[in-house]
Amino acid sequence: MPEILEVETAREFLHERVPGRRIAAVDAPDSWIIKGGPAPSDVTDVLTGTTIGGVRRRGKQLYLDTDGPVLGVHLGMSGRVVVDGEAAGDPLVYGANGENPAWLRFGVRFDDDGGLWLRDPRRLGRIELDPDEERLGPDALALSGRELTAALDRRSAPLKAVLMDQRRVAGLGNLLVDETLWRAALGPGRLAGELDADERRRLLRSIRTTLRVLGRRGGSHTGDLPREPNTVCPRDGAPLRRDTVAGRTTWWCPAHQR
DNA sequence: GATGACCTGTGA
DNA sequence: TCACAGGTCATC
Repeated sequence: MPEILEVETAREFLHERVPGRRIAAVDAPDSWIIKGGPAPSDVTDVLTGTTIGGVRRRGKQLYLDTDGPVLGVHLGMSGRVVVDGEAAGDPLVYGANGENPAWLRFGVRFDDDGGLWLRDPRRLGRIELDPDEERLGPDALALSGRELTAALDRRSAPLKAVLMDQRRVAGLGNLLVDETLWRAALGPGRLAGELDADERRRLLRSIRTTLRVLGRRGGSHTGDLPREPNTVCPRDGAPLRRDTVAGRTTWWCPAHQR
């Protein structure tokens, strides 16, 4: 369920705790979570004995550099990282936050007796070795106007679909896109390629503001746009709409989002 | 592109 | 019991 803000929190959390630590053992009780081919025993073989270097992030994807392969960690819908028994960030608003040991899908134990785990009740997260880093577009937290224009250019898809497409812009998910479009006063169904220069500027400013403000507040769920039935737009009091756009539940205000 | 599928937990 | 959930993927 994490979007870019939660994943960045996880990156900072890991950055403070894991670089320089040596992997003494790997626990991969759930082979489902390991994507891209390797069996748990392969992952164990190549990671054991390596030392963690930097912790990077692009969009919602985490990369842990080692002196062996890059360890890719994706939190999916319900994943959190746990280091030495402590979970990163605040509890997920809709997610399960319990301690069921079966939810620890993958872990590495350090030779100092600590460890790093992916805790993922819904099993939609993923562990990968040497993930393809080119499959993601520019990171939303560092998005330039030129990059946004390129992402939107000549796309006939709904604006929301393009912003959710991780190959075009990496990091924005359902909640952040709704909040961003609401703040930018742009309708989610607008065709991406038809935005004029002024609208693109508004969108870029809104992406930056939304990420900054919600980041400061504590996450993707702290937006001002309500996501429940029978609510009105906080900006103009008009009834909000709930539609499906790009396959996802979409809340928006038809009165001011055009 | 939209759609359904993946998997499981939560709350109505 | 059912609808729904902040992500991604294969398939039409």
